[in-house]
Amino acid sequence: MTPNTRAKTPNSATPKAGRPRSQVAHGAILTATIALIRDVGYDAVTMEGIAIAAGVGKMTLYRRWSSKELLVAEAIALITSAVVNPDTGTFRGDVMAVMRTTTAMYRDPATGALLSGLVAAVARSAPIAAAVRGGFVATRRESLRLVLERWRERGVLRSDIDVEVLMDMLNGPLFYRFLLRGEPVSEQVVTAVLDMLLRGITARDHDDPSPGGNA
Amino acid sequence: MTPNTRAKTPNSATPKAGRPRSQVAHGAILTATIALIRDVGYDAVTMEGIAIAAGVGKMTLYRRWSSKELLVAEAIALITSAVVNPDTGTFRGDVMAVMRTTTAMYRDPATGALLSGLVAAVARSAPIAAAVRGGFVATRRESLRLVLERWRERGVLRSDIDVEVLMDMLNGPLFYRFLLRGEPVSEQVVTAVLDMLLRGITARDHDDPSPGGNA
DNA sequence: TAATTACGATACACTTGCGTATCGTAATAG
DNA sequence: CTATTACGATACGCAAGTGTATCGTAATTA
Repeated sequence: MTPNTRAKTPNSATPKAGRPRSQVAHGAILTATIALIRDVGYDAVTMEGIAIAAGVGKMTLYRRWSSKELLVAEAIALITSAVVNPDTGTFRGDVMAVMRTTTAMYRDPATGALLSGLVAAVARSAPIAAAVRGGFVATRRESLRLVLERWRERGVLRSDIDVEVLMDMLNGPLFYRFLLRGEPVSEQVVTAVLDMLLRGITARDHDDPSPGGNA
Repeated sequence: MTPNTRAKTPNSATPKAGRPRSQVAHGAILTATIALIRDVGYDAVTMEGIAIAAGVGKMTLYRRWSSKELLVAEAIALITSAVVNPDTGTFRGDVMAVMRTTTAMYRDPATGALLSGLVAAVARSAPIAAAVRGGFVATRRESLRLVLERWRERGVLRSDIDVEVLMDMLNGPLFYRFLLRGEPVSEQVVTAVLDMLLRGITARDHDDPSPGGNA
């Protein structure tokens, strides 16, 4: 039960006197923090709860992180998803494959609740905002970027498209739908989103309505 | 200072005995609640703060709303924007006109902070979620819907387009950009979003990459 | 072995804010 | 005028939760 405490490299940087800090405890704390955010929801996570779940004293938390905010931020930064790089043979297929990993998150009640809590935290804490953006937002975008750049090089995606904005156009509607509208993010919606981007929304005979930018 | 208390219609529905509830106080409370959400931020709004700002006793609040959640929800439901119906002569112009009223909100620091707080609350309170969705989200969408339906009837917007999803595609990327990515919502971004929808993102010679739905 | 530092556990000070209770007073109905 | 209800004000009970203090113990260096 008690985590094995001898973990530090003996001849590390500074061989100070006294009992070394347990790296096992360090990992257990971060793991417990992530698990609690998922299980009980972001708002219900407390320092005492983390300590108990990690099998650790509360003081051990404060010895390493000066505040709950910083501990949670570090834990959140570890929540990343693997970068995928699907190759189905079609632009549509590749993009859909990446989008599916994102929409799965919206559909899973546990992960959806997690996301809601995180977004709330993002709006209130700079360290947490940085952790969320640099963490799983960044890794998810990376997957999408790989696919988009590849199909741009293949000449399917127009070369003048701003990939950053295009990623916002793929992710944003689903995020908005889930969080602000409370509507389901079904497969059909994803398909509709992609269709509009691929085909455009105008009728054939109205393909170019003042392209410059009529105020 | 003391709000004039005699305001109730004399021969109202039920002419009960005793001093009637002040409708002036009712309005002052809701107004103060909205003002506080804007000024000090959603999280910092307290029942005591509302009472003081409205020049009212705290008990007067609880006599009308059984909890803070319900009071705030009712106040938020009153935050609506006027439905606009621009007619610039072009599809692009009309849509841009509506979008500008939304992006102005993201660019104003005060309103932006207000929105962040509300989204956080939406994720945690069903009554507040209902108020936000039925309130200013709905009114903003109404403006967009008017424009989109009109240009659909004029044959510019393709008739098979799902207007609800299209509205998500116009609003979502900006919302996502503002809230989750923390990136500015500039005029260029809005233009880029609209351009992609109008022209599509594919190169001319790749206009129809497996339109049915490959995998 | 002695000094030092971390450990888990637990008690506690402190803050915050919701919701209740209770003043004496004001407005309304009969 | 009397009963009744709302009023503004204020004190208070209560629950949460952060961060600190302190305990005896464990691990490590010299």
